[in-house]
Amino acid sequence: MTTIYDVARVAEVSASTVSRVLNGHSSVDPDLAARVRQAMLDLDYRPNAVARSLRRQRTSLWAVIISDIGNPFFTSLVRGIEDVAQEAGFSVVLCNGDEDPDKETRYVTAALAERMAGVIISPSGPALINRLTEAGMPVVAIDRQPHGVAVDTVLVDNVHGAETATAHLVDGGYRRIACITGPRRISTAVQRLRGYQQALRAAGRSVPEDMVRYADFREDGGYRAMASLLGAAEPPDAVFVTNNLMTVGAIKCLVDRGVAVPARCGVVGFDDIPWAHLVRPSLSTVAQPTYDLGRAAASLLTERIANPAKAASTVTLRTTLRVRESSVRPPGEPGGQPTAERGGLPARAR
Amino acid sequence: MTTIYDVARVAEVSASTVSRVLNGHSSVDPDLAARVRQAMLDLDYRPNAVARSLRRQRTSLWAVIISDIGNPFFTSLVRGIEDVAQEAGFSVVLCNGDEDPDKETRYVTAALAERMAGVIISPSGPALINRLTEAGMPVVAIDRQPHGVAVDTVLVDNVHGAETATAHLVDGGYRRIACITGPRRISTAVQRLRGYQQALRAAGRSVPEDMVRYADFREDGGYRAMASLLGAAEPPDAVFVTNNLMTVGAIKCLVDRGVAVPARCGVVGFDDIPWAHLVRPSLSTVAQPTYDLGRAAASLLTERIANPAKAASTVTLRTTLRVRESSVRPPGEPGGQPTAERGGLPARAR
DNA sequence: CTGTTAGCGCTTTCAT
DNA sequence: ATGAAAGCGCTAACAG
Repeated sequence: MTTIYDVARVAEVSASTVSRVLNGHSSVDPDLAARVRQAMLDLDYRPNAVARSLRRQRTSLWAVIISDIGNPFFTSLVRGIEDVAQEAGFSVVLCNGDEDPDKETRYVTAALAERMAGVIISPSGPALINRLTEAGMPVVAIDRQPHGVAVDTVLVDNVHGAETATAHLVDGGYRRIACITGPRRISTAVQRLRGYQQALRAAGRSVPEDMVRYADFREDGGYRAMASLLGAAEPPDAVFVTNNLMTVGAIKCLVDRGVAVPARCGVVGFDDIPWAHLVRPSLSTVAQPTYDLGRAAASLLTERIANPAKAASTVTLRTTLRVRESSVRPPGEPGGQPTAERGGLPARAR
Repeated sequence: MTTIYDVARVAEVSASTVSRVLNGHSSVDPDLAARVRQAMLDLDYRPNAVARSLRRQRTSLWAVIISDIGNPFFTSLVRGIEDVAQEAGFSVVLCNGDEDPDKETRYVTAALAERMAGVIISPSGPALINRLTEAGMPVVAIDRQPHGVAVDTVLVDNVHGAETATAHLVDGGYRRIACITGPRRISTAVQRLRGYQQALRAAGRSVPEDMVRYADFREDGGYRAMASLLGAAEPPDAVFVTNNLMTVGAIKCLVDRGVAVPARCGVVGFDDIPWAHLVRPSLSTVAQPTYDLGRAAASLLTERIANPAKAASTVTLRTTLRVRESSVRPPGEPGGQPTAERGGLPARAR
């Protein structure tokens, strides 16, 4: 393996000079610099980042620990992170936590052991975040609000997004609107449920507690929750589902049972899915600005690394309701009105 | 930062003993070991993997450089890699090459500089593979066969899979079968096209050269290629698309133009897509054993690391044709036979 | 079984 | 502007 000493010998300078050329911090004589560069080429020299990291006591790697690489939500998020990281001179390594606490723990341990420069994590709980911050690791939480820890966080307006989606179903004339949400311990599940409840109350409806199901944010869970709702004494005529994978499961269940969407049951999901436009009926969703979420998280991490003492902050980004087919009854279908004041044509008439 | 020397001092032993306890290679007195472990806990000691790597001249990190994190093909592939890696004591970091040569180059450089233990890469060309192997890095190529380099490789039977898919369309009575394939420089695109051609010849058909389009393996490219095919003097009544994203694009184009699938145009894609069952019509695909591909690649890498001198080998896994709706005409539809004996109605009439 | 010692390759004072 | 020298934290001979 060629080292800076090999380069130094060939270029007839000292190792320090080679190092200076390599890093460009202090200035060196142009002639010497040229000789050094030539020697590097001749020897096919490759800097050893491990040695550099050991000496400098820091690396230029970020760990991005996401909960499910299979969830398209994370795809463009990662792209947003990468773009900012690159501008700031960091490389991003992705770690697939896979919603598995052991795996997550292993990756956190690795990030700590490898002395990575920072961590962006979509946390399943506060424990790992604490381990990281206590070890002095710069951390940004993304997507989920860890409970009771002061950490930079990037979120979307979950409550508001859920309100909008639910209000849209109300306006569409659906009367018995269910909600399939995620685990109680995950902030997004709680907040999206709250938005659903607030929207119903705001419309003067009562919240039908028997129309709420807690599932696991996975496709299967969404399927089972939907089946359970359909088995109720008084089944729903619409459902708001709080993440993309569960929405897929719910739709599948409806298709399997022959329940027509959106005529007999309207559906709105949180999180877009790719090819939402190809699914029949195409899915109405609350879309998140995933790329910008990634950029925001990366920016926070950059600042945190530059200034470890600064106070933790939370950035909240806005969602967008994308109305497609699954939540809009075709004209002429029977359906009620949002509130009792209005008679006449239903709002969705067309 | 606490080091083994701090631990050694508290445990009243030498640093070597701490190191031995840490690594478990040689044996130490149980009493001393217990004291060391206690001291580690007391001090909240965290081993420094950077220093260890420098000393040992190797790390326990694998870089997995994939061409598109957004392509679901890679999701379970990565899971297969991770599972094997963990058994072998390695951690996997994912690098999103994003079909961008610059990005790929940066990640290869980083893997080299960080002295990672090995690299699994889905290569866009032979150049980067060469850089890696020349630097002595253990490498496994996945999904694509790099041209003219001796490197461990994991592939699927692209030719055979494409033959099966095309033969299925032939058997279904489609008469004018088109093919949308990927860039000529990518082996999978070439091989899948070849399978298509061979299947047609085997069925006694001529290969309609004007029914072949080269696109870019992306959704947009598939859309445009399909549009181009539909604009032909004599449009196709079926199409075989050589990857999942382009299949989505092609279907979208057909939907937009009101071409009924599978009645007026049958579709089979290579690569499964998630939620293929939700798309209407559901997509017939040539499914790859993605998880096993990952496992196979990881096994090859483990062997290569253990024995750098061994000859390079190629593992080929089998694909499975999954027939769903998009390639099967409903009963009662007119449709021809695989060979020309029957005249009568054109296949696409309806 | 345990301790002493010498680096792994690099950066960074500190002199010059 | 350049070089000499120390040391980041750890492991692996080697000697005892």
